[in-house]
Amino acid sequence: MNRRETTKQETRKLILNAARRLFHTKGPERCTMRDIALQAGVSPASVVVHFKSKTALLEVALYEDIERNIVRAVATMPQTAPLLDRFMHIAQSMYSFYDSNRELYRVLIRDTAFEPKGENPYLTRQLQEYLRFFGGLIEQEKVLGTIRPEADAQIAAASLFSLYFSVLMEFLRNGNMTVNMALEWLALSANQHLIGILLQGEETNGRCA
Amino acid sequence: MNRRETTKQETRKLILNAARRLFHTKGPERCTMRDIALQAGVSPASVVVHFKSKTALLEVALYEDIERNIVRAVATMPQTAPLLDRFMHIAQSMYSFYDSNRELYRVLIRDTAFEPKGENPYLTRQLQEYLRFFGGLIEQEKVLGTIRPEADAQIAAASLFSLYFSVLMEFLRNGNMTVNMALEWLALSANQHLIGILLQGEETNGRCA
DNA sequence: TGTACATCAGTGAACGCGCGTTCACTGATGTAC
DNA sequence: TGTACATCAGTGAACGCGCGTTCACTGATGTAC
Repeated sequence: MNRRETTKQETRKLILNAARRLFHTKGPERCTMRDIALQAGVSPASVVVHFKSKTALLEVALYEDIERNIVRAVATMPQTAPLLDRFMHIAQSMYSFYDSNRELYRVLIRDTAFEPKGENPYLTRQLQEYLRFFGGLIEQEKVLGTIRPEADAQIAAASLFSLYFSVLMEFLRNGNMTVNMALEWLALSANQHLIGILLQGEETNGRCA
Repeated sequence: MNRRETTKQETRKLILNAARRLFHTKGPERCTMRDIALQAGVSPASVVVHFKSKTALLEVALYEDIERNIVRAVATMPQTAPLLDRFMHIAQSMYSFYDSNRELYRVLIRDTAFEPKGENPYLTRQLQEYLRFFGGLIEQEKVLGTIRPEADAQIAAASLFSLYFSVLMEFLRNGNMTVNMALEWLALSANQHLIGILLQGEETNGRCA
């Protein structure tokens, strides 16, 4: 690593720290790229050199915090509890985390969730890794004999994440919804996902148009 | 209805038609409020009088098309087919519809899905009505004996919609994904949702943190 | 080792664009008497 | 029925703001010889 390269990284850090501070305090919609440059003690043009857009900066500035929280949630997860409890433990941790600044994370997710894949490499990769991890947990449950062996673990992981994400969307756009309300709703749908809704013994021909 | 009131509605229609045309041809990000005003033969200020923001205009301009497609999908739904087939029939219709202009609907959904509830009254109401309708279908299936009577139909409807919506998100942000790929994925997760993933006979205690 | 040149991160100012907002105004329509 | 006034949809122009982009420039750092 060059001297040139190290100073470049230092500038980047300065910008990221200033951005994190301002995003958290003023909110991402009420602070400008110029505010961040000023706060970082750097030229506005320099911010653009490092991050091609405000959204890109937002993603990079926040994804590490999210990552930290995921790691913590996974670390404190009850190892022997049923799958649903472990799933809900992580959901509880994440919802509480987002609850600390709902407006901020609402904007982050809105601005990243619908962009073409290449636009949010950090969050995209983070999600993929988490889905793989959670799929692994489900595979383990097959070995333990609590999950049907024919079930597709990756599909199941993605489905449970879909339920988690839908509730999160509702949570972020509805200020009256508390963390506990979100968790209750999620628990109901996740539980029903695990046990299914078809009457037992019913034939399931997966045919469709 | 006054003469004054009727002319007001005419102006509104002029704006909406111009907006629909431009949104579809140029895309919502490449046409301005002034473009729309010009196309409608109306003053730019007048557009703002009728619609408080570009997003609000986008919502009103497009929701009727969506509504029309939902109605058509429901009308052509095979009445006697299994629940999953009927669900997939509607999904197929909607995905194909969105496929006709992915970029346009990606922007519409991005800009509405994460706004506070009051900001998109039309789409919010549309979704609620559809969820109620689909919940009703599931209730019917209980009567027919294909769905467990203890299952919660509203939760099930919301869950299936979550799966549908997640795949739609992926579909809209990933240009390489075809309608059929989206449908295959959805069929797998929806089917698994119906039958559940727990090993039969497994106790399901819904406890969670 | 020294010199001469190339590279490139960062600068500060300026510009164009789109959106939302404001403003004083017009003129047709509605209403009170 | 007529007159005098009030209401209000629509106008056109202007403004402020934030973002992204461009530009010529500086000066420290790296590199070729």
